[in-house]
Amino acid sequence: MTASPTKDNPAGGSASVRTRRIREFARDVLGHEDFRPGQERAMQAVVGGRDTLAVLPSGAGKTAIYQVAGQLLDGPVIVVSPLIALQRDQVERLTELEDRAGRAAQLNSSLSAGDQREALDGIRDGTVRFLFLAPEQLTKPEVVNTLAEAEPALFVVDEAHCVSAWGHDFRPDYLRLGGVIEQLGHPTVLALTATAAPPVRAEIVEQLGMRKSEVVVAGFDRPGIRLEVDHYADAHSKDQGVLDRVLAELGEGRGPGIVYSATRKGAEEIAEQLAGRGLRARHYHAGLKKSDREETQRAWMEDELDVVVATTAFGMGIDKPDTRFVVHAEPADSVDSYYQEIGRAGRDGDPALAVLVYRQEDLGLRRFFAAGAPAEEELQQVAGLVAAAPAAGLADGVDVPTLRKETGRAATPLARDLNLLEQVSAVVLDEDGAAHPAEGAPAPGEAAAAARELAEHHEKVDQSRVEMMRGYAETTDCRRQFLLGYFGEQLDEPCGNCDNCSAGTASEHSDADEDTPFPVETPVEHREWGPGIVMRVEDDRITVLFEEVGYKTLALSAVLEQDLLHPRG
DNA sequence: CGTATAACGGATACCCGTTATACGGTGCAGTATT
Repeated sequence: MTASPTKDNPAGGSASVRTRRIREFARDVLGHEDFRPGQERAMQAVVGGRDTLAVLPSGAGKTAIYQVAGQLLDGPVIVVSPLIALQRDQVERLTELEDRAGRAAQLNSSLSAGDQREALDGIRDGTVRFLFLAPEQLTKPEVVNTLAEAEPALFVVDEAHCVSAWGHDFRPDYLRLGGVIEQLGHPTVLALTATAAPPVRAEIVEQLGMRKSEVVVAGFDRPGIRLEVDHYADAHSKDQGVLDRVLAELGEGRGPGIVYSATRKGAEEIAEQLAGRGLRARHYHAGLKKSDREETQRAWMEDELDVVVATTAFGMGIDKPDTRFVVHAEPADSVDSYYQEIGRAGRDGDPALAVLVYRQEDLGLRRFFAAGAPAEEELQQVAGLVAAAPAAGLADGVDVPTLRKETGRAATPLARDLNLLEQVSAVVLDEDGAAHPAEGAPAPGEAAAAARELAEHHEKVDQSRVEMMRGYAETTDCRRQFLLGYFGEQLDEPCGNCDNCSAGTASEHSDADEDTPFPVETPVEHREWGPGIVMRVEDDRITVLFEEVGYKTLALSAVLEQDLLHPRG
């Protein structure tokens, strides 16, 4: 590196020098002749020292963005990745390029203590250029301190939608990454994901504490995937419908494919039925032994299966470009998840099919999972126990096992309660997961009310995401226009490659766009629901994404007659 | 929220309808046990 790096211009040199060096490096080292859409822009932003959120499809070379940055920036690159299997894959890929890109290491519980120490030593002495770890590793002071001393140049959050999808209850350490980034002296942040609607993007930026962030969105449309929804009224005929769909596709020689089921039991039953009809079918979910999961994955990748029937456990990190269809036996919990799941089909660019086999009642399970804001009394009890801990002589704070004894509740809800109380600054969690009263903590009653309000907000937004999934299933308009609109991208003409386009119900909406008082992307204000953004306009209704309550679809007539919405800003 | 199974209970003739209850998804890490 020639020009002297500075904080605002870490790689040194002007933007045009940067452009030249990025291109040279990408061509000479990575063998890239052309950039994928958005890729170079994201590289530019990152190498220029800007916090960047890149929403780019799988296979668009997200890895290359931080490889280039790792070469042109001064300091190690930390990559937070949700699955150990993904970390391992990435390390293997980078190791093939080691001489040119620098050494890569992983840090997680699958390694021996000695190997873990070696990875940290590599960071200390500067020989490890890329370190891959799960967010849970960053709760250990030793790890954070070592990284801080090494002054990382770049902090990458891969599969960044996990921040929003898993952070709130499942893997709360995702919510603590923002604090970790500060402890590391706020290196440049790069958040990467293939699928994130506007509210998910906003949450990623906020939770990670990204500053003046650059958001790069590209390549959302997947015109090669045909979109269909089959409607059923009763459970039995729906089950039959799933089987028929899969049998028809494979009967026509279009395979292999994935069937998604909402439950483990469903996945097992469908797989059994398909196997009974002579197909090479296996089920996959998180309740299976690790060795069975690995074996099914291997068989899938090596073309030994016609179909895998799975829960959402099957997907991340599994890249089989010639997947020809994805059939859903139940709707996903959000359009975000649905788009991610069907996006696993047709990555080779050949035609593929996404079918949602839909029954309204099946949304019930998704609503159930989206519910579950804890009662205020429960939160108050937990807050009270934590607040009383110092006086009760519990200098080490209150941990979940203690709370289980005191309250008789299960571990998972208690962990969720503590996370909520932490977010409203009532408790502080130490590295052992024990809770202490925060400095200047509100009284338990106040803390519980604030935590309850926060949980209700999440619940409303999650429920509204389920409603949008229903909207997709039940729309008679072009499904691709619906999907892309949901992600804030407009498709001007109906796609011609979905069931509604084929049936002729997807009419042209050229007038709607011009006549509506609230065009797409208009910032609006609702008397009750506060500020929002218009996401979608149809002939007789509009869908608005509200900051507080999530997605709402309003009848245009009611909006106009009752004067419900006003432009804002 | 919806479904599957168990338990119940009343009236009847060996069973049928109602009500109660349990369950449902994703992975890290660290500890105990072979």
